[in-house]
Amino acid sequence: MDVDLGGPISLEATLTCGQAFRWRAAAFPCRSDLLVSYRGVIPTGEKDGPGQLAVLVGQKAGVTREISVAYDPSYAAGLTQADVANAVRPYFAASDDVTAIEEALSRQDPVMSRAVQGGRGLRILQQDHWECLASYVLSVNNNIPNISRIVEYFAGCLGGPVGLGLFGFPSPEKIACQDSVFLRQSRCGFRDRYLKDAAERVVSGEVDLVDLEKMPTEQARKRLMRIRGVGPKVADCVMLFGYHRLDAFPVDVWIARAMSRFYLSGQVVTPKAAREEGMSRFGSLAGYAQEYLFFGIRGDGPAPFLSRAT
DNA sequence: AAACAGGTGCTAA
DNA sequence: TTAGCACCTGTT
Repeated sequence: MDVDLGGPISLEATLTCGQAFRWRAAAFPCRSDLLVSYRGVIPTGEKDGPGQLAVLVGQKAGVTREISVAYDPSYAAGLTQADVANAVRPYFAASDDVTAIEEALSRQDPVMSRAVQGGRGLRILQQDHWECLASYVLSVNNNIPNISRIVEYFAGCLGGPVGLGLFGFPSPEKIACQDSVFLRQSRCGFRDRYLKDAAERVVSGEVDLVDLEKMPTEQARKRLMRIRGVGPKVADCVMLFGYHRLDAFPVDVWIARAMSRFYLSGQVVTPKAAREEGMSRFGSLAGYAQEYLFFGIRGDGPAPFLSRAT
């Protein structure tokens, strides 16, 4: 099945830029024309079933407007093809006018123009609230391969099968009732109590993840920060990747460095200052600006132009 | 071997 | 408000 996203998408930029932790390169069966393809799990929105479905996504070239989608129908009981397409579209932010975003940010300044050029077709995903929160709690002072490993471990141990050999991410209820011995077996280290605290506060309703949808970004962010392990950076990531608040500007050490070097004449800057600078410069597109910068710096993309010295 | 990784909590000024 | 330090674990 093909799904039209209404504007450019690069699966590589979108799925390897580090915003989501469960996508892996995987061959698309019977379709050698799809040059790039990945396997992962998306939320389906269905109430009864697991609410998640493993899918293969692929495209013919680096940047296209359509993507191909495949899945195992036996794990999509009660879902028509149209239902799956209707789950894929919002996950890949079909309603974002990516062309307009790229153009607007390219006009912003020469550095951002270069960053956009290197990350054409990158989209901010709309991930599941809870999986996003849990993933970023696990990301604290951690590295990406390790985070992915831990997330996969929890899915494999506590999640149900969702097709293609993959498992769904376990609910907060499922995490909340695990003892500390079990959590430690995931090798998530000191983050075990963070994850537990997040699950408990979500289950108790102290942090109502659906409620946050209606709140202004700043207020929702403050609410998330009641969870241990959720500071400014994690809260901004959850707002951006789990709630699609494009005005959020998460600052990690890489972004802080980039903001200092390119926009603040190399001064040493606190994360707070870098965040304020980013938000005031890029406004309602701050989230996209941040991802273009991050993709450019990290060098996962075609040109790690921002990482070179001088 | 020692340092570092997509930060945060805690304590002290 | 902010600076300084410890922190699980895996890699290099």
